[in-house]
Parts: sequence; structure tokens; C-alpha cells
Amino acid sequence: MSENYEDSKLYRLRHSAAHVMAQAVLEKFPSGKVAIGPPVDDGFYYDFDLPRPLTPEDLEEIEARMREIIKANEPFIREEVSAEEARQIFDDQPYKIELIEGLEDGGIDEHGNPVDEKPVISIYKSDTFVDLCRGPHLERTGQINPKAVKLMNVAGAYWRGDEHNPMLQRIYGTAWLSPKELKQYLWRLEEAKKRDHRKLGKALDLFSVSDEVGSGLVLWHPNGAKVRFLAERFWEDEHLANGYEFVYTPHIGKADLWKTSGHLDFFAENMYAPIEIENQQYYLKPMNCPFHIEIFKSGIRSYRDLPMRFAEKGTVYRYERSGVMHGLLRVRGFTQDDAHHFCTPKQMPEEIDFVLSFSLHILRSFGFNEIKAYLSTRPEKAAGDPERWRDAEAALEASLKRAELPYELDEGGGAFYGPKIDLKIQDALGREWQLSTIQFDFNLPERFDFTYIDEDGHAYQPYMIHRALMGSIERFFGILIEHYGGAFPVWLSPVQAVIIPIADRHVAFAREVSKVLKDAGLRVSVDERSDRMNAKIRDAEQQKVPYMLVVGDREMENNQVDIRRRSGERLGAMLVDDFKALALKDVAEKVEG
RNA sequence: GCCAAUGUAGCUCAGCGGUAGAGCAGCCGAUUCGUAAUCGGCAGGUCGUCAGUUCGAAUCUGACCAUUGGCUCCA
Repeated sequence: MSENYEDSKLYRLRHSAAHVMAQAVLEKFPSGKVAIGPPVDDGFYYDFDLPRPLTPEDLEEIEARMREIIKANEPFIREEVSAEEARQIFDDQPYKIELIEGLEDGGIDEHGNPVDEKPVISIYKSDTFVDLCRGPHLERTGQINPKAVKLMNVAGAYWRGDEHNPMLQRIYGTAWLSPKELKQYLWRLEEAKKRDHRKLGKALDLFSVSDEVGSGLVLWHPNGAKVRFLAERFWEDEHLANGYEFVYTPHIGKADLWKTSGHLDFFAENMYAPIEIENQQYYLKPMNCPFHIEIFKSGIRSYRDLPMRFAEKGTVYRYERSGVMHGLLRVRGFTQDDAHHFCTPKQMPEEIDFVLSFSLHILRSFGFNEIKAYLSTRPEKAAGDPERWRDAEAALEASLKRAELPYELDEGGGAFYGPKIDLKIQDALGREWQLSTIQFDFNLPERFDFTYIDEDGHAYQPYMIHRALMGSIERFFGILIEHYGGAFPVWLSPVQAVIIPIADRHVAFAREVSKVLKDAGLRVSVDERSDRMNAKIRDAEQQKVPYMLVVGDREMENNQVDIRRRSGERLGAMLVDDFKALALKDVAEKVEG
């Protein structure tokens, strides 16, 4: 998204297309009420309150009518009106009246947020449609290319985005300068579907979610579990090499624990109902922090012990509303690669530096190089002393600067217990996903009242940092699948090479090759089926196996394998030992492709 | 949770009032082949679940469950 999207012709075009659509809808439903209809990233939408639900056939009709309106080449005419005049123009449009009142009351925009400048009320007329609108628009409907507009789908949307308000029908459309760009956009959507982790999860037999088990509860199949195992092993090695200590904690804890932590006050609606036994209530854990704190509290801690870094791949359960689950990216049971750092105030800047650069190192190791950072600061309602907030925010910001990481400020976007840095990554199609989070916590040290003994012999409260790098391993895996389109780098591939004997007489040799490679620690299999070589290649390609090793008479004679990459590239015949060296190098260097 | 759509064999889908079909995958057999699908045969389904309407329901109705696209929420 370019920064001046709002000044672009594309923006005006989409905004204008939204008006044309609204006109077509109102012609079809004269009693319909209109809400708002702005341009969005790849198109536009308009929200309506209509007498009945829209059908796909309605959309076709509306789209056809839009083309007629475009061909009529009606001008868009802007007028400025007083609030009183506006009220008269829109007297049968309650949502517009509400908007007018917002403008009149000293500036509230269409989303209900206050705006600074004194608003001018403007309307735009085009043909039979009049809309309360700040613009801007094209000069005429004819400037929209009728072949570059398409209505995409209908969705429910609450008026002003508030679930207490009535639900409207939102029609999403897309519009481009040329039919070619529309075609490209639709092609991009098709490509995105091919990379969808849910589709690839099935095709590559990576994971599933079973109705019998429950919604949002992931089953990792052998192939997916292999990738996870390899990712976790790397994660473990890196943590051990970087001053972390591993801990393990249970899945449930007593109600009092969650009362102390504040979860029952602030997080209860995301928690599963308690399990009662021997008159005690136990809750399934939605987070790991209280357990790690109890470990910290289990002994007297000296400043000499700090910083302490407790890490755990902790499986947590959170109740998510039924409509929000999404493949691996939003689930009810997931494993966080969690850690809690305890340090002195003096150590804090260095600790932040460390955890930020460690996060980046981990993400980059998985091929994520386009990383976007967000710094979220103190919200209105916040626990802890404002001075400590300022320190912590400054430390986070300084760290981002030292890491030379571009970041955006999310003013007031911190958690109630502390400011944070979130790292988001883009997949190949430009969608942004949050993985890592580095959060300060001023709340739990107070609530659990834990301390360390400083040089002067007195007890002080340590600073506490929560962090998750992959975030949730489920989500991380989902994004990893989409990032690579299922073609994992060699070091992560469940099967790294398939050996393809051309005829049965080559099977024995194929097995020998397999043994040599397996002994070297490579994951290989032999396709011994009596199918033709071409069929075996096709299957291996579809399973996105990095290397296909064809063995026939020639190879058998020379102790070679003929190598084909999943990209289709042919490397030709190579000694078995040379291939072994090549593959091991790929693994060691985490080569992609 | 809300709005809408969808749910038929392992997968992708057709059938839409007269008791279930294809391709791929699977199994069996034949084939032994040089860089993206060899041929033939066999087997496979309480048509999401539970009610209801009907002489008769995969097909119509309702409730529930799940999925998809949004909204809200979360991060």
C-alpha cells in the first residue's frame, strides 16, 4: 500500500464505484438504508440495511446495473450543505442522520472516532444517488472501467463496528484502473488459495482438525510433526546456547493462582470452565506465566542469579468464540514458545536488546526476512507506575533503533500490564501476521510480590519480560506453510529425497543408496512401486520433496544418482557421495528452494 | 457470538422428491518403462447429526454440529 493511496486515482475510482454500487442497490431495494462505503486495500465496500438477505444472483444483477450507470457517464457533483439541509436530504436515512449528528457535534467520523478539524458537511450527487460524503471522487462515472470492477461477496458487518449495534449487509467489491489489473488481482487470489495452509495441510498430510476431537484443536500428522520436531530442535539448541533454562509446568492450576494473577478478573471469558475435584477448582491454563513465577518464587534469588530466563513450549487453552477459528492461525489449544525473563532494572536495556535480536535471529532462520515491528505504549487504563512505563517504553524504543528495525508506534496499544514490541511478518502475498511478542509486565511482580536480594542486602522487585518468538507453534507452522507454499527448505522437509528406481531391477541399488544417505542423517525414501518413473516424479513433485534421485542402468553402473529438484531443474548424474555432501550442505546452511 | 453460504466415498466434485455417481487415491493383476499421471479389474458411502413433512427424503422444513467468507473479539 503506497502512502498516498488516499490521494490516488485508484482511491477515487474505488470510492466512486462504491457510490455507483449503492445507487444500483437502492434502485433494487427502494426502502433500503445506506450506511458507509469507503475504499479499502484492494477495492471498496458499502454497508446496507435491506429488507432481505442478498443472494449471489442479486450481486450479478447489481453488477450489471452498475455497468449501465458507468456507461451513462453521470457526473459526480459535490455540494457543501449545512447540517440542517443535510438532515432534510437524508431524512429517510437513519444512519446518515446519525453521521450528520456526529459531524455537527464537533466532529466524529464515520467510525465514531473524534476528529480535530471543524468538519464541512459535503454531499456528492451522481445520477439518482446522493450520499453524505467527504469525497473525493472521479469527475464522471464513465471514468470507471466497467470491465475492471467486480463484486466479490456479501458479509455481515455491525453498524459502526460495534456488536451491540444492528448487523448490516456489506457488499465487497474490487475495482482497478484496467481490466488487466483486475485479472492480475484475481490471479493473485487464486495463487493465495493454492498456498493456503489448510489446503496444503491436507495435500501434504501435515495436520487435521477433527470434529470428534473438537473445533480449534489441532492434530499433527507424522509429516507435520516432523517439521515441528525439527523446528523445535533448532529452537531448543538456540535457547540452550543463549542462556535460557528449560522448565516444564502442568496444564492446570488452582483457582487461587488465577485469582492472584488477575486472569480470573481480566481473562476469564477466554478461559475454559473450571474442573472441580476435592472441593478445589482447577483451571486449564490460558498462559504459562503464573507457573514460571512460582518457580522463580520457590527460592531466594540474588542479583547474582539475574537475569533468569525460563523457557517452555507451554500448551495453553483459550476459549475462542465459535466464529473466529481459522485453520492453524486461530485455534483453541496451542503451544506457545514462551519464556519469562527476570532481571534487575539496571539489566533491563541489555535484556531487551538481547531478546529482540534473538527473536530476529530465530525468525530469519525460518526464512522470514521482511519483519515489521510495532511498539505499543501505555493505554489509558494501566497497572504500574507511569515512570516505570516511560523507562520501559524508552528501553523498547532504543532497542528497536539499535536493531535498525523500522517500526510503527501504536500509541496506547500496550497491554494493561506493560508496553510491548510485536513482530509481524508478511507472507509472499503481502499479508501481515503477528508472530513474536516481547512484553513488559508491571502487574504480575506486584500481584505475586516476588523479589530478589540486591547488593545492599535489601529485597527489590525484579523487572519481568514475557516473550514468545514463534508465538504459537500452530500459527507459526501455518504461516511457515504459506510462506514456502508447502515447499519447506531442505532442513525442514519431512522427506528430503525420494529415490526413484526406473525398473524393478534398480530397486536393490536404490536401497543401497538409501542406506548411505540415511546413515548420513538424511530423510530419504525409495519409491518401489511398479509405476512408471514419470508417475513417481509427479508424485514426488506434488509432495514437494526437494530432491528426486532417479536411478537406472547408467547410475547403477557408476554408483551415481540422477538429480532433479522439485523446481524441475535437472542437476544431472552425480556420485552418491557427492549428492550426500550437497544435501548435508543444504541442511547445514538452511538453504531454501 | 453475529450475518450469509456450504456440508454426498480418503481427496475433488456431480446428483437436488422415487431408495447414490465420476475422477483421483486405495487394493488385486498385468506392465519394467529415462524426467510431471501405463492399462485392466475390485472394493469403498448411516449423503454432517437429530427431529419433522411425505406413500417415499441425499433432495423439502426445523434445531443442532462443523467448515468457509466477513463482522466483533484476540494477538
